[in-house]
Order: sequence, then C-alpha cells, then structure tokens
Amino acid sequence: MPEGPSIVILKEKVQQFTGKKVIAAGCNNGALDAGLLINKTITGFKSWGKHFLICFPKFTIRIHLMMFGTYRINTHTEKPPRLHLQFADGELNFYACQLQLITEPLNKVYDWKADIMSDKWDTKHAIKKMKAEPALLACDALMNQQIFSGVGNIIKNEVLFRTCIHPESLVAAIPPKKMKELIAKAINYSFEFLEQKKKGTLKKHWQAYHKKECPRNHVPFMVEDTGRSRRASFYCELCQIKY
DNA sequence: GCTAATGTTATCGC
DNA sequence: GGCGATAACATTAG
Repeated sequence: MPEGPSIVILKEKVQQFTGKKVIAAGCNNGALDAGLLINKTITGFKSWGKHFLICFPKFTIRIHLMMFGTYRINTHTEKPPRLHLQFADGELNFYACQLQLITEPLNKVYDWKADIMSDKWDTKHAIKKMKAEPALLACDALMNQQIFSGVGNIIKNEVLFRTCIHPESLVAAIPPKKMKELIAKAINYSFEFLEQKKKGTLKKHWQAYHKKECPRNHVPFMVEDTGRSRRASFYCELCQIKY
C-alpha cells in the first residue's frame, strides 16, 4: 500500500538479498516467465516513485503495488504470491501487484529527476513540465507521476494544507516563490513520511488527510473529489488560497 | 455485509 | 481524435 516513501522502505528491507541467487521462482502472472529468474543473481534494488525495481544483470523486474499490493520477506501468506523468489537462505513474496519485465537500460526508461525520493530530483525540471500544461490544477500536478513521481493522495493533501494552497488552484497562477515552496514541501514531507512510517507514527502526524477540522481555524475540512483523477481532497476554505 | 482506501489503465460517450 | 467520466482490477480494515 505504497506512496514513494513506502517503496524506499521496502528497498531498504530487502537489501539482504542483494548479490543473492534465485534458486526457485514462481510467477502467477503472464507478464513474466519465472524460469527466466532461476539461477540469476540480484545485482540490486532500485525505486522510481511507486515503482519497485529488482535488478538482474540483463533485465529488471518492475513491481507496482498499486492500491492493495503487499509483500512478505522471509515469510508468506496463505494466498499464493504473484511473484515468489526463493533464495538459499530466505524468500521474497509479492501479492496483488502488477509485474513487468524491463529489458532496456533503466536510465532509458526512467527520468530520475522526477522521483521525489531521488537525490537527482530537479525542481527546475518539474517547473518546466508544469508550465507546459497551462490548465493544470495543483492537485493534478502533484498526483502526476511524470512530474512528482512517488506522490500519492496522502502526500498531496498534506502538502497542499501545509503550504496553504487550495487543491484546485491553477498552477500557472501560483506565484513563483509559492510554487518553489510547494515543491520544497513536497520533497520535505515525503522524507518526513518516510521517517514517520518507519516509526509507525505516520497517521498521528496527519494534519489534513482524513481529518475532521482544520487545526489552524477549527472549521470543518471540505472533502471533495478533485482534479482529473477525482481523488479525495481534504482542505480548509479559510486558509488554503485558491490561485 | 458494505464501504472506502496510500493506484493505474482501458474504454465509453460526447 | 480529444477530452473527461466511468469501469475495471484487487484487498482488507473498520
């Protein structure tokens, strides 16, 4: 159940399998042939936004956990996994996920500058992409995986509240300084999300997402499906300015 | 039992 | 064809 930071956590948790050889594999999905993985050694794990990448010498497996995907490390659930990797001293299982085989070099497939969790994140690049879409709304910009890869509905809501921006603001109308603040907060909150999620205190720190009232004004939050994707936005009419 | 939820993509209709 | 709206998929906690 992941936004970008949760995938970074997954990546950290599976480090023990870097350099390990797959001795058996199962794939409950036509997108991938499990036989391809046998006796192959994992060279590393990467992530791009919500994509989790298992790297082998000549190809990469892309896993997207979508809304409901889960995983188990060195254990499994009663249900058959969509992808099972068996190692000499452990196992890795993924459920309800989307699998894809990538044979092209990753640098060709992914623009690392768009990944909010990457040290290659490029603010100017993001601004440029947003300028290319004059009618873009703030809520849609944040949810756009080509611009803010890794941002999901929680990060969207928390960042818009923290920067006092109405979800349906026209991005083109947001002053440049405010725009930079929005982007900086998106990155900043994503790393807070990472730390809080690790400590199990993520929900406790929500200021807007699924909250009843605005902590600043104590008026009820508006709850509306916003933007092209019609995802729920929780916002305060008083303190979040509509540009 | 029903609903909603950290997501994405395909298809429908105007 | 382009656009937005809708459906589809999948899981589980509340």
